[in-house]
Amino acid sequence: MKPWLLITLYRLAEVTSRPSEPHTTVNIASRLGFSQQTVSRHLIELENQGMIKREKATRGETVRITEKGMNELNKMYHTLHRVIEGPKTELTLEGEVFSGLGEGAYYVSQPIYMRQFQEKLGFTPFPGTLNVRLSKKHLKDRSLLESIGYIEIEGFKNGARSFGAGRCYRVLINEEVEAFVVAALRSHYGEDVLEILAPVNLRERLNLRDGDTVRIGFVR
Amino acid sequence: MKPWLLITLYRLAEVTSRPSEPHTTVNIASRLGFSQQTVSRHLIELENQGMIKREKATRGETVRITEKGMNELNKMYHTLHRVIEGPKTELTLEGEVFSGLGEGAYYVSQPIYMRQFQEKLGFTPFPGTLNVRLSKKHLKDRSLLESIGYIEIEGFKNGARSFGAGRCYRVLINEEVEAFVVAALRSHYGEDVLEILAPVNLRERLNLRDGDTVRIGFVR
DNA sequence: ATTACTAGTTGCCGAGTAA
DNA sequence: TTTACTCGGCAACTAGTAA
Repeated sequence: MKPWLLITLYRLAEVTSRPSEPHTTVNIASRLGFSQQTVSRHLIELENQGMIKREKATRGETVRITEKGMNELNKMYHTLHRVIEGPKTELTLEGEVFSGLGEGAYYVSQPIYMRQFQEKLGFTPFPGTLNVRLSKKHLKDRSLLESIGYIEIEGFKNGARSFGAGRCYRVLINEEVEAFVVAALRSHYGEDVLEILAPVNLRERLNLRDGDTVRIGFVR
Repeated sequence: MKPWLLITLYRLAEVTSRPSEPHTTVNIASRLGFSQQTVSRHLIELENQGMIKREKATRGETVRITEKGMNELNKMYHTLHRVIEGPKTELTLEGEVFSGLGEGAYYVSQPIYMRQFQEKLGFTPFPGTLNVRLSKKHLKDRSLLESIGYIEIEGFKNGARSFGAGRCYRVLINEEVEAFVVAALRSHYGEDVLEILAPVNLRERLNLRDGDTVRIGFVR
């Protein structure tokens, strides 16, 4: 989404939160400090992208922010929340560290994944994942992930092999180290295993050995 | 502040919330989807405006958002909070309605004020103010207003007369009607009086008569 | 390596105006 | 009245490159 459209959507939210008066492009323009023409163009673009819904009224039109548009604002809100209030965990799962066969490292090291981690997560990950097997008590809570925000990592094909898409959940390990849970959409592990990606070697940083328990706090 | 700079500041907040790695313009650029040159320019502009502070590191540089920059983000955050969670009152004052001599209406009706109300508050106010005298119990709380956000209305000169600047606080009257408390910087009333501006006639809308008590909830 | 200047291009903004 | 198209101008972007 183009930056200035995001700003317009954000400022539009202020304006249209009072739906008592119908809006005109002139009206909105004067509040946003734009020309009528620019507002018209922005409204058209926002509507094309499904962010707002407009309906003609006798004078002017009503502007409603759609669910898709609200999602966009929600994202902004939660990002700001995290920045301003500090990361807060919403859901904590617990499990045991175990050693894999290095597949995690193999997948993570694929340059196309690496570039995405760098761009979308903001760091170059340590080339390997920490495997955690969820305790029975916490396993049933895995479904709660459905309601938690994630960052999408795209799949790709490299010659004959295809590498799947995945989701990265922002987490805090043992209330201390920022990391991401990487959930492949088709995992080579079962539902009870989470793979954790971090900018540092988590085993060293937290002094972990196989069988140790770690707490995985999911951040909004 | 220019819209695209605000977006850059906002997105920078995401990036720099992890100050473990020093940042490079190339790095930030790839995350924001800009070129290295554009990021360089934005960082320069943001620093000139006092929004961020940069320091050279061995490779790249550290970027810290200053208090002024955080204020900007805070504003965004609270606006989104209001839009998403709905208006929440932070402080409620109580007082009695009384009749003025119509000075409120005279001031409010000045076209230059009116245009500002329209643009900054988002509605054309009913041409008159509701006067409320705070009860003794609540009078001491008036100073709490210092910490609450407001919208600035500029003063102006109209020939010989000069009309002062003022502040508009977003309020909810009797938990029901959205309105603004207009606090002139030099008021013709004492500290115990608040003047309330709304898009509707509050006396009619809330069926108020002199001597009735109203609750004024200040919104974040 | 890094940041940032210069030059040229892209594309957003707004005046005029049609619908 | 209102919204939205055309088009000229200029602001912001990126490529190249210096420091």
